[in-house]
Amino acid sequence: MPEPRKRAPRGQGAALRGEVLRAAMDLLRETGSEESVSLRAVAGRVGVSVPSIYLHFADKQALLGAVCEEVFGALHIALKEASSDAADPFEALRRQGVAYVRFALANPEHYRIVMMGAPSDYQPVDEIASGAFGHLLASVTSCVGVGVLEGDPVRLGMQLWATAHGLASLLIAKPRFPWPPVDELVDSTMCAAGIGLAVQSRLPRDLPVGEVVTQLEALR
Amino acid sequence: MPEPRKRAPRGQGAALRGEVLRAAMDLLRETGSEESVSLRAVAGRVGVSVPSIYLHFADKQALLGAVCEEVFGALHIALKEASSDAADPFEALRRQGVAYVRFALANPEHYRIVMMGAPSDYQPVDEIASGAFGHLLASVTSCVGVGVLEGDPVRLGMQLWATAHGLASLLIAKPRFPWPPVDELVDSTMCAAGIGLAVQSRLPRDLPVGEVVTQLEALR
DNA sequence: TCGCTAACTTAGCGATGTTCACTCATCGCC
DNA sequence: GGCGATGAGTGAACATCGCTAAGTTAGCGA
Repeated sequence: MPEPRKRAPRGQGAALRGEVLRAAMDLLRETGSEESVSLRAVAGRVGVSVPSIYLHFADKQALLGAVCEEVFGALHIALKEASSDAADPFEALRRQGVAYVRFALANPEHYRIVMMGAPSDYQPVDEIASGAFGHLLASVTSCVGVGVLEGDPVRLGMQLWATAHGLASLLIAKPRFPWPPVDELVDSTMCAAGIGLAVQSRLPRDLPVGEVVTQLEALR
Repeated sequence: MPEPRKRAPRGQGAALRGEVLRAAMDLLRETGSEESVSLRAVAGRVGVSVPSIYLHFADKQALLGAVCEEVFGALHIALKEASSDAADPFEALRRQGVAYVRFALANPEHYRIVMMGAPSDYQPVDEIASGAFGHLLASVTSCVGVGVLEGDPVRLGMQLWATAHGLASLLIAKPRFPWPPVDELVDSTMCAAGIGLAVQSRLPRDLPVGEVVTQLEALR
């Protein structure tokens, strides 16, 4: 597969950036593993020499970061849609959880790089993560606004984020585990987490759960 | 630092295995990063040539797996203690969650390899993970036994595991995030998750959370 | 037509995991 | 005491990786 790429005209050097980015995206998606996206493979696919990549990306991490930034745009859209489709803020949270995990499973290697990688000094990756958290935070704040949840929205958001991320990352890292159907698992787990937080803040500190349960049984 | 290691006597070839394992453990803990544990560094520390490592470990992955297996022994102990110290099964769950995350934060690189790494064909790593899940599962089963939780223990365990793992892996992957104090965060999150699951199973399917909340307010 | 500079390449460095053929030292045995 | 077998451990090399310094080519403005 000879790729006789032609040198870009005078002012269009930046065109190569796009081609490299696309090649890296395709390669990451095809191989499904970060380590098999080598600069040589990317360069070869574009039809260019390896050092040319460095004209537009500081290093491999920056390239992968740019790829992830691109792909995570879809997550932003999905989270936005999820919350706008919902009837109330709590349902928005549930839907966002499902959308979040769906995205992670649809882009496992990107999710791994951004959310499960070693903490790096390459900040954009952290910013991508913060962006996702921001969406969740908005829904949590709405829940607090309408009185479903009580307390610090940031803290509540972290707790719910951890729940969604926990499911996503476990599903990605342990695919051989006998998981039940994903969507339903995520939806009910997010729902349970939300209920738990809602109930917890309304209970006396350290009330035995047994009492909660007996009172609930009475309501049945 | 010359390490003039002497050749092992006739039957004691396996002694090298222990030395390599220990060196790799120390190196991983000191450097705190998997990729800087190179076979050359390990061999150099032991005072042996690189190929000697292959006499006892199939490849680098196997060596790291063995290291993690060793270290995760401490998690087994911690989870066991956590549940035996607890007054009731539900508290056991909470304590196990805290112990789980504490272990992860104390051994972040090991936790990353076992729980956040690419799904590999090196099964021992999956078995280590399953072992941790097993402890949680036992406590969940107890909770079901005493009636605090209802439903399939495996499924409930997965949900709670995801919660604990979500916190642990987020704390490891995003250390710059402004997390609140960890122990309290984990304890209350695990508690909320447990409460949520307990409540959820006792509610009519898809009852609006608003109603739950108003009923709870009435109880206050 | 010439020169400047943007666009890109060639060649190579150091490091990594891994393999193969090899040496060397020790042990049991005559 | 010598000796052969065998287990313990090496040396040298391969392929690949990220990355860099120095060089080359091609097109536009003057």
